[in-house]
Formats: sequence, C-alpha cells, structure tokens
Amino acid sequence: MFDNPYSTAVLAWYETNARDLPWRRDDATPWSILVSEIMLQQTPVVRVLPAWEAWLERWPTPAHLAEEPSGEAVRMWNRLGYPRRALNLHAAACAIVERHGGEVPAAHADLLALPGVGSYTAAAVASFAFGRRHAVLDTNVRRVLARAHTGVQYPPKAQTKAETALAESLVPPDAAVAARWAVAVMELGALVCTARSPACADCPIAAQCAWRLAGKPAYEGPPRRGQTYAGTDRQVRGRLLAVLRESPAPVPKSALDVVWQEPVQRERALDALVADGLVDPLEDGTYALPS
DNA sequence: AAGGCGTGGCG
DNA sequence: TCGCCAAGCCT
Repeated sequence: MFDNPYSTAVLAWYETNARDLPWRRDDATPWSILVSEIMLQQTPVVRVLPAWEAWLERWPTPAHLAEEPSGEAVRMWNRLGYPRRALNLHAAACAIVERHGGEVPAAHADLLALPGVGSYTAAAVASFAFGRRHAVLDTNVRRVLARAHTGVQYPPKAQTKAETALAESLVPPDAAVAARWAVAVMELGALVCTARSPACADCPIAAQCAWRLAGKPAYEGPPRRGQTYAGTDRQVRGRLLAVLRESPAPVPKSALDVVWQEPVQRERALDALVADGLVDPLEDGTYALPS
C-alpha cells in the first residue's frame, strides 16, 4: 500500500523552486539527458553546464559521437574529472548505434547494459527522459531519506537494501507523478537538505522530518573516509592525461616524464592509463589519446 | 565489498 | 589551511 507522507509537499516545493537546468527543458533529448547524467556523476552542476553545452553542440546524437575516435571524447572531456566516463560515453554511443538503431533505449535493463551506466543512471534516464516509474536513489535522495525518514544525519557509506526498499516504497503509483517525485526529491537534497548546512527553515517537510524532530543528533558511526589526492596515482594520471589532451599530436615519452619526479609511480600510472584505454602507446614510442 | 578513479570550490 | 563534498561505476 502506497503511503508517501512527503510527496505532496515536496512536489509543491519543486514547482516554485526548481532550477532551470538545460537538461530539464522541453527540448532536452534522451541523449542529452544521458550525457548530463554521466557528467553529473560525482561532479557539481556548475562545472557540468558548459561542458554539456559544448558536448551536445559537437555531438547532438549518439551517431555523431560514435563516428569519432574515442580519444576525441577524452579530449573534449577536458578537466571534468574521471575521464573514463568519456570513454564510457563513447562506448555507450557505439552500443546505442549498434544495438538500438541510434536511439537511447527507454528500458532500465537496456540502459543498465550500457558502459558507465549503473542502477542510479539507468533509473534517472528512464525516469527523466521517458517518464518511466523507477526509484531514483542518488546521494541527494539518500541524504533526504536518512534525515526525513530514518532520523539520522547521514546515510550509511554503502547503499543498503533497506534504503532501496524505502525508496521503492515511496515511489508514487502513477508513472508521471513518480518521475516528478524523483526529480523533486533530488532537488530538495541538492538545494535545501544539503550535506553540510541544511536549510531546515526553507524545507517543505521540516515538520515531518525525523532527524529535525529528534533534535538533529550528530552523525554516529565510522569516520567517513576522505579521499586524499595529493601524491596519489590519481594525481599522476591526471597530469599525464592533461599533457595528451593539450597536444594535438602524439607526444614523446620525455614530455610525459617531466610531469612527475618519481619514476616507479609515474610508470605505474602510465601503464594503468594504457590498460584503461585512455592512452595509446604508438609503435614509434610516442603516446597519444586513443584512436 | 572496499577501494580506486579527477577536479576544484568551499567552510 | 585542508578535509569534505559534488546526480556513481566498476572490480
């Protein structure tokens, strides 16, 4: 039996508080929505906006991207971070052309089969682009439900079955309403029920929020591990790839060697980039983005 | 299933 | 300052 005590207030709040994001406009396509979802994985909206515009200007359909070498996708990705997403998007475009006649599929299972598309992204695209009824559970929604429903400040580090079950129990029966609920509760988490300083005074469900009613108890549990960056392989990979992105031609290894002093770590990072398909070692000893 | 994978802004 | 955080995915 469906009982979502938050949906009416959250939906009404969304009507007047939603951001005007380009991938939410009427002229957004399933492809442009898929691109936005991949770009938004672990990446703030403000940084995605210009990248999304440029990407769709150049590749307005999956077929346009599929025609190009994967390295062009990596180059276009610029400094968005996690560049394997560019490779995934290129491979997804190829798969969409080969398996779906160039049209982004609407079925969750078909979306899930695309590289770089996990359960969240598949549900988001099915919901936002096609109006399908799915639980859309991202970090924003997890935080809202942790607070409003469970009464704790933060969700657990790894997503649990209980969270999935809760999210599914809250999906409105009607598909169109469900899609609206999905984007609305995400937006609430992004704008009001934020991680560091939630604006409870502006929250449409503050009166029903279990965490607020309990006096906003502080998070209890294992320390949430922060990802260090300086000195890691990730930083080295980032520097190596930046050299290749910025060079229109293949580069000699000496151009890569200068970005990191320590040779063992440098070689390990380069080997990993090659293994990941982000870098192509050419026969003449130079390196390039993949073709 | 815990940890790797980029980047940059903010409190 | 520097740790935390930002519409996760993959192995």
